[in-house]
Amino acid sequence: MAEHPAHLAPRGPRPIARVLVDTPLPQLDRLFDYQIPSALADSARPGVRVKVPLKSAGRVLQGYIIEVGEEPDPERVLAEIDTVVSDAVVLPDRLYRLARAVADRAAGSATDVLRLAIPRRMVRAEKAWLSRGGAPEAEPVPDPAEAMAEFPGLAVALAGGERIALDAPPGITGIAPEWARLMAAIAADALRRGTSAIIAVPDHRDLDRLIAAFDGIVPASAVVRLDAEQPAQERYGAYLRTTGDEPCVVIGNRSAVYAPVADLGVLAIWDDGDPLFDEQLAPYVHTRDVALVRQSLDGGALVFCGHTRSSDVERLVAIGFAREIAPARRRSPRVVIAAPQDTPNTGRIPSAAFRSAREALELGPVLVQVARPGYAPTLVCAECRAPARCVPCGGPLHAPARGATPVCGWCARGALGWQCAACEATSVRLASSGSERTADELGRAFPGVRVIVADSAHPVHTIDEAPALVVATRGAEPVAPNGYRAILLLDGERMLQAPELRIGETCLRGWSNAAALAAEGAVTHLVGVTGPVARALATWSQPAYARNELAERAPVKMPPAVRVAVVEGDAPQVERALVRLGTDAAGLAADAVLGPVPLPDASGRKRARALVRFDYARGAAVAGSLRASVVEAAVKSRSRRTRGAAERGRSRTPANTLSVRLDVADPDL
DNA sequence: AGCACGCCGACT
DNA sequence: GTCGGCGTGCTC
Repeated sequence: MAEHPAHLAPRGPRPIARVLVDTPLPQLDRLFDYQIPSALADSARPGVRVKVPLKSAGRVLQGYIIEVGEEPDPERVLAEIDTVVSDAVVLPDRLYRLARAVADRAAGSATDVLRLAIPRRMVRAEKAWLSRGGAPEAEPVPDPAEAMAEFPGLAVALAGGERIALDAPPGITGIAPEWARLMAAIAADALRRGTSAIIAVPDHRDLDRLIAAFDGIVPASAVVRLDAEQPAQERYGAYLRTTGDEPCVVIGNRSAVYAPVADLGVLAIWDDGDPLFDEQLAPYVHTRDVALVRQSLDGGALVFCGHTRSSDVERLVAIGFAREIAPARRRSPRVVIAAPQDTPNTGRIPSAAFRSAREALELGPVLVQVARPGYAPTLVCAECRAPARCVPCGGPLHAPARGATPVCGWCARGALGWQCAACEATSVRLASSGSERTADELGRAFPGVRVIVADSAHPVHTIDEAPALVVATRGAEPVAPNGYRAILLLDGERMLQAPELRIGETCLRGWSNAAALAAEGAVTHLVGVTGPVARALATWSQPAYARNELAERAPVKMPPAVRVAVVEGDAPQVERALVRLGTDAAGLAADAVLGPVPLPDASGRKRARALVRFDYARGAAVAGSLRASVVEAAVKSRSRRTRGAAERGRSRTPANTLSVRLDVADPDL
């Protein structure tokens, strides 16, 4: 008889638990079977946290029981569950299935996804949850039909569990923007059907606006706030409540899409183009993609609502996967395109806009939106100032040194004999690096006026209705009660020059969101910008702009027309992954792979990065292949690990020698 | 990650 | 002839 370590012993038929172990190692991203000792027979239920030995007694890891069953093979050697951490069911099966599906889509680990979804355990909040009494009687929810009547077909589409691209109305009543009232009505509609709603917004300022709009529409007792800025106890308590059976309205930032409510009536994302929805932790899955996966698993309606439409959502509309719904009565802010040349003695503000602002300042606050300081210097066409792009692959050009031949950031080709795609000029120049403009400058233009500065360093949430010049960076605009009396959008030309794939979308989004803060009839001046983005803002036709964007991305194979994966790590590992991909994902286009390009190697090892462009139909094959490469690289990376242990104390090297990231929004890293 | 198993140089 | 090096593999 083979001998077994003390903690492993074959027994007869016995109850077992299948456990997901909480470890970052990709090769352990699967379920492990453990025997349930009789002492834990009652508490070892699916969804609870446990501690289990792995590979040896004494080494216990955290994990979750995913399911329980019986082991038929009496000879099979199994370890026992060490501890059931608590009785709280923190991982309902539906959340595990979501995490598994999201991880598979992104070539990542379910555990990594769950780390985003489940807050850290807080014992006090957990005890309070476990000893809670019966559910309080649900408050009546007013019928939101009137609020939704403005949107033909919305109520029916929500009840039918459709996917909806919803064009938000601009404007603001009191301190609640119209979009927030619309979201409140959608949440109320779900509650009235006895289901839960999740509303995800980019940041906590939007959250505050949403809460303000809930007044009189969604009962406060039904609202569960779930965001990263909450105290840990409160957050954990809120999370536990979303695991319960009572219908609720979960509002929060990007992790709210994971809230495991039992019966999801609607999942709504406000302003999905906001970069805050781009998850920065592995496996880097965008909130929009999580929402799509979740809706496919759990059903319910899915709503993408914004003043602008992201090219990604437009793609869903274009392929018939989502339906667009717009207000029957079109409302649009008054937008004036102001030429920059028309600036005789008012600095960077055109005279018409200057006059408009001065008059508006008699009535109330005026918003001045300025660029964020410090855009990185990049190369633009010397003639037409369009961002300089690599002719063969369309990547952004960078200047390695002053006067040196520009080099493509994607394919590393030198851009000798470059010619501008827009105007055929042959020389590039450094774009202005963005001098920091100050509120002082504007204060001097409007002497005697109160100036309020709002940026990410000095956030201002709300202001009063008294006259003031509010200077804000894009995205940091406070809400003015009943709207601004005039809005000036400055630095537009410079913002549009940023070398980002989605810069047009980004600018249109920022300007549209600002213009939506205007009072009824107030004018928004867009200064110094012409072209399609300016036209889209002036005509308030953001969906049409998104349509054009999407059409332009297809021929150059840019997201979201295709999906783009970044493969990065030890150069040989990257090569191996690309070879494997060639056999696993048959039919990838010949030009699917860009690179690999060598990366600046910090630790002496040769590192490289490649981009893989693939269509949506091949997503599963590509993700599966890349995942297999990641696992292989993690298992084979002996030398690095032992060396790391030898020189311990130094900066911690990344655990994996190969990392992949699917669905980068903009490959211009 | 940890930890065990396994096959080649200095040692009692 | 044995102790132990760390290369290789597995984790239920």
